[in-house]
Amino acid sequence: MATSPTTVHRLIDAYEDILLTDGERAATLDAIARRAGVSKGGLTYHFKSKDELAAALFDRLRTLVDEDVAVMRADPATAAAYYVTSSLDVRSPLERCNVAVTRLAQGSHPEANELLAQCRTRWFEVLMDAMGHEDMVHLVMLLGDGIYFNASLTGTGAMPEETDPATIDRIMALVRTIRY
Amino acid sequence: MATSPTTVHRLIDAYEDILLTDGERAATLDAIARRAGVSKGGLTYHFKSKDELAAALFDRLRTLVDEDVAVMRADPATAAAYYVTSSLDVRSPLERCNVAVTRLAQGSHPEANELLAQCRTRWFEVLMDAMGHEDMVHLVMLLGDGIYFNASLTGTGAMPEETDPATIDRIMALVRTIRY
DNA sequence: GTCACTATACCGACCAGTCGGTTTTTCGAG
DNA sequence: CTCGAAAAACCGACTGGTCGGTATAGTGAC
Repeated sequence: MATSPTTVHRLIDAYEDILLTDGERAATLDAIARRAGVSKGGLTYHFKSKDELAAALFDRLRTLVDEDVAVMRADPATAAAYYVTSSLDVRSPLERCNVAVTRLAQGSHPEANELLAQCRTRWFEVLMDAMGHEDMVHLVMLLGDGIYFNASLTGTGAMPEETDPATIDRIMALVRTIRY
Repeated sequence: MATSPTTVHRLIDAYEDILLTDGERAATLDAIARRAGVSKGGLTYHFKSKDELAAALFDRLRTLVDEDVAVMRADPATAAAYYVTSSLDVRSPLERCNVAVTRLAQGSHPEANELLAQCRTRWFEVLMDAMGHEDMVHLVMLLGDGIYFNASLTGTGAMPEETDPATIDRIMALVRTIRY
């Protein structure tokens, strides 16, 4: 890419942001350009179509998942706890991107669906290597998904009982008592 | 409502169906009418606006949750297992409606968000009465959400490792070993 | 006659993508 | 260093199409 990284980056940020807070429908080219502080023409200069923008978002997710998986591989002992608790941090680049792509997937975007499936497979593998017990991995991943699902709902509007870190810690303590 | 219940029912079914399989964007008035086997005029005869259709969908969810909560209250001992395993049945009227409303909520539909929050509060209360331990209730609800989240993704396209009932049973067996 | 529609046409708003034009940046020759 | 031209970055009006909603004439059943 010979283009200035800042504007391109800002455009993907804007797309991600609008998908997150207002959903797929609100993510129009005009709205994205406006949020990124450029004109529509400026947007289309960098991304010829909306699909290209989506592709860039997908690339971002791939990179972020690569990093995340590397972190988990570096310390297998805390991988499960890391996976679950990090699902809670809606403000992290990974979670933001993940939720954004999920919004596209739920708009029946085949490529988004496929990408999410790949990411989940990778997380499954690394957790499997770290824990060595398939059912426990499924349990941990379901917990992560549940937290993540809650967060993705709270992100859009108002939700009661927002799951807080302390509760997650206590839940993980309960999970650690499981003998397998 | 003095209108024929079957067509009205079919229209809500069609709306739900399209939301489920193709997302909010695809759920146009034309598409809904077509799937229900009526003309667009037929649709607008029963529902003056799209919001009215959504309101009918919300009413349906409220009714289904009422029934679900009643089932859980009838047998507190199995309430937790029931909650988790029933999340898996994407074909049940409740889960279908729940996913459909979630699609609307993720399009930042305030009313859908509020309704989902109310439903979650009700499930939380009934599980709390049945289990008596807040962290365990959270754990069970997170598992349910995780399953439900997975199902809602697999529903749209292709997803690997589709969580199967046998796995859920084994996971619930693990959960039951937790002493609290 | 009324109810429950069908069929069709239309309107205004909105949206993705195009295009001609303008500004800014880069860079090599003098 | 600086002038000028090309390339990159960006603007905004416009087009073709879609969607929500409205309107209206007509039809078959009760």
